[in-house]
Amino acid sequence: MSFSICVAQCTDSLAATMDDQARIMQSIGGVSLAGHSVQGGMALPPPHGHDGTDGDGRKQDIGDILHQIMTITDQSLDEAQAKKHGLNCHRMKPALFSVLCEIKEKTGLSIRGAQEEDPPDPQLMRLDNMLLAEGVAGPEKGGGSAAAAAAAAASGAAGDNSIEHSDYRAKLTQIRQIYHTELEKYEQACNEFTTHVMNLLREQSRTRPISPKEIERMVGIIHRKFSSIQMQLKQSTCEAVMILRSRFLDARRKRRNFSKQATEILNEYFYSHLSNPYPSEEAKEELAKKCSITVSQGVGSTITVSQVSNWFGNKRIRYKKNIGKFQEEANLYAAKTAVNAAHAAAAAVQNSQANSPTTPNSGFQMKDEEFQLDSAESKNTLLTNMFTGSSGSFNLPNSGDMFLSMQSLNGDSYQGAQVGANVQSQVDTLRHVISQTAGYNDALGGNTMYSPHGLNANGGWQDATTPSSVISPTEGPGSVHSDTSN
DNA sequence: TGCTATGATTATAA
DNA sequence: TTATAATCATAGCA
Repeated sequence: MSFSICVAQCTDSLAATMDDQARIMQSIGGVSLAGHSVQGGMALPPPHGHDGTDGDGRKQDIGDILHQIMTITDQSLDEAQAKKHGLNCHRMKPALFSVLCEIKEKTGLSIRGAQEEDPPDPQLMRLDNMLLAEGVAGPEKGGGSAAAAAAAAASGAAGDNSIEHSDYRAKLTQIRQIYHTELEKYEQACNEFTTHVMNLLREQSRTRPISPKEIERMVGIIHRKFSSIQMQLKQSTCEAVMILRSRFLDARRKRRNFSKQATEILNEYFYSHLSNPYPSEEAKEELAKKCSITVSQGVGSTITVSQVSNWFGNKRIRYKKNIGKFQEEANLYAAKTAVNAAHAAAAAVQNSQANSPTTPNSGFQMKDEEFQLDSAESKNTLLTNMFTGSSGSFNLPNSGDMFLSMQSLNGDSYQGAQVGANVQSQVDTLRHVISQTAGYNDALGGNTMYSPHGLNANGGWQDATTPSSVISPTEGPGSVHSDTSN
């Protein structure tokens, strides 16, 4: 709202107030004073040269003065000035003035007194609180960083989010600046206008009864008018903040799918901890780190701990809702887990053989990249051969690389059902091999294949304990933490 | 363009 | 505080 509108509003109020005063004066001139009994019990002091008994003469005097006052506005400026001067010098003027002031106070204030002590506007309070909470009003603490931080924390702000966060803060700071500039303008205008009106009233008080209290009241009216304008400013500012916030949230809502590798890692963990798919904070961090590394190589973004939590939350609920749908996926990952564990075990066997002086290790020369197979059948055959010792010689990748190389086994041609059957036989073979390796007797256990055993009859997960580590079966002996070990 | 998958958000309960 | 359940909104695919 512009200053001119504000002035217009204030002028309207002023005019209304002046009308009131005129009406009061009319009533005073026409009724109250005419009968010499002034309301409120205030009697006129005896004018100079009168003994106080000449009632008709005094009435005439007062009537004359009032008439002159009332008609002063109808006269030309010069005429009015002359009249004004004459009135000011009239012998009864001070007495009349004080009486009129008192009457005005008693009538005007009694009517308006109650209105002046308005309770604080709840809407204004709401607006103030909101502006304070958003960091727009009050002392500057980073321009609503608290709100932004809270919003960002909810989404696990990092990477792209931090950019949006700073953008949000910058825009909020802009709003804050505009708000304060406007507020200052309004305050300045309010002060100017108040001074102007006060001067005007003081000037007018020479010719009409205006008491200091009335001036105060007028100032109060002006301030209220201006604060209503301020409320509009606050409302607009709040709206702007709300819009900014919603846009910020919309931006955060924009999602991007995780990379395939990241999803694989998360699924790997989920299905290997099917009886208790609740990663600990450390596990989440480790998973996030693992996924970040994988993703940053491909996409350039990172996955945060919160996103890992979101992922597991979504996964749990969706898995529970539709176990059948996830069966194939579960088989796939169970197979993968089994194969990875087998790799680890085989590596251990290899190491033990290599370390044994009676078992010479020769001919393990095949590189990881050479472990490329086209069909599930050949994979399984090779796996069988690998661990039964009939495949000839090739080296096994170390446990760290093993997982990546194993991912190639999850190609589209690698059907879950088939995997289920094939891998079970592999597992049996592996168990035999592994049983010969000290320390890994129960690395695979009996639950390698997927079954919806993770859920109990109540729909809850069987094992309530949170795994202490994220270490997956692909990482060797740590696989004892996995579901497959249960 | 419609459908499904999926990451994010919100309300609620424990 | 964390998990769940419902929901939203968008990506990706046929």
